Amino acid sequence: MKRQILHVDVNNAFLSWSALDMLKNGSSIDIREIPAVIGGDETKRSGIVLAKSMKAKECGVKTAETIYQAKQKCPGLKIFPSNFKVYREYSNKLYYLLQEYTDKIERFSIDECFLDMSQYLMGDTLINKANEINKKVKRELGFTVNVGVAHNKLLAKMASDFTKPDRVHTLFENEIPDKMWTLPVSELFMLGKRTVPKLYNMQIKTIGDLAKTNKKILQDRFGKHGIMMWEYANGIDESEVKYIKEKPKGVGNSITLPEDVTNIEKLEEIVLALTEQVTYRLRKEKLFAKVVNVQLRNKNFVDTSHQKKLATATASTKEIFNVAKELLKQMYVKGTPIRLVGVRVDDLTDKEEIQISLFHDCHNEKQEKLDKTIDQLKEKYGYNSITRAGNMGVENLIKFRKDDVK
DNA sequence: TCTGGGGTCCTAGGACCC
DNA sequence: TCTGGGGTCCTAGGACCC
Repeated sequence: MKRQILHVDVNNAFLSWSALDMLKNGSSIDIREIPAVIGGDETKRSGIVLAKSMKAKECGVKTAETIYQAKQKCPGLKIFPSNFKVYREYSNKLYYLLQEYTDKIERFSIDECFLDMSQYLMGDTLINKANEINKKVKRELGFTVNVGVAHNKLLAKMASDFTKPDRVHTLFENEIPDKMWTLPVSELFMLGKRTVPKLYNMQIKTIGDLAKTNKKILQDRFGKHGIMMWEYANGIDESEVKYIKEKPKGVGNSITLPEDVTNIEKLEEIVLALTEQVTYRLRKEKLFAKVVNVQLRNKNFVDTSHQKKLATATASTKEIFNVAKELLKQMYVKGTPIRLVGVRVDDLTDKEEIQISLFHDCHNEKQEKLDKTIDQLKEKYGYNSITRAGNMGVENLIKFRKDDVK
């Protein structure tokens, strides 16, 4: 029995959603109609393009390139900041609308969903449903989506990526040679900038070339990834629509600093502020972590990371910070200018494992109470209402995502 | 004033055990 | 006295996604 899968992809999501928000707040211009991008702040060294309008795209502006490059290509380009609180609201609106069609929805990202329509078609064709969704979203929510129609997730996703915006595309098995094999191999999902040049060297230039390459050769060269790319190129994907929300496997926060830092005390303060964010999120999800990881990026964009596995899972700010501080000390080469600092925790569990110790003291309990009190204050008065001593000033560096707080 | 921030999964090497 | 081999755990780094 063939599955009936749709992939819904919001066109220029961040830009469209910011446009709607601005219009709602009385703006006289629709930034979808002018050369515009949603991007970071160059003065904070986070100046990259997150989303672009069609007019900006016509100038050759690309997602993820620098604002500087975008401006060069497109003089007069308008730049607007991102607003994830707004994006989450629109993402939820889309999700609720889609729930009228099926409860088997996987939120693949903030602006993409997979729908498994297999049980709900009742004589209606999948294409009709796709068109209906496309029109209903535009009519009721005011932004456009592409909808990909296929019998598995990979093909539905490839289909929604064809021509944009506001389109419905099919990619059934018999359409693969015409619609997919003709595309450059770089267009295939999961083939990025590292793999594509290697394939080019092997004279594999289109998805069709890849599909016809011997699977064993790809396996020998790329391992599991090789098998996967061969299967994808041939339209093979048995993965399910994961409509049940999974707990996160890791939680992390990182920040690009407005200027390079070479002072370890300063780095420690930043690690503390990041640890507070991470553990706050951890406790909110009622999770405990067993692995602590610290990442540094130097001014030449070289990343290093160190991690440590703990004997017992914890969500305590103090415990995780102590480990993070040690990791930082281990890995930081004195004098290296640091551009980015990150703290993340992995190996998450639902339950706190109780450490069996003869010397189990009231230390942990005390610490837990403190964390809880701080969390409650943050819930009530906002994330920045309370900070640890020694953390003042650094807080202002860190871009807190308020939408995660409330 | 060129290069974000949040994730997931995989690989390879070393330690350690039997 | 020339060095097995399989298994697991841990760590660092890389690749990819949006």
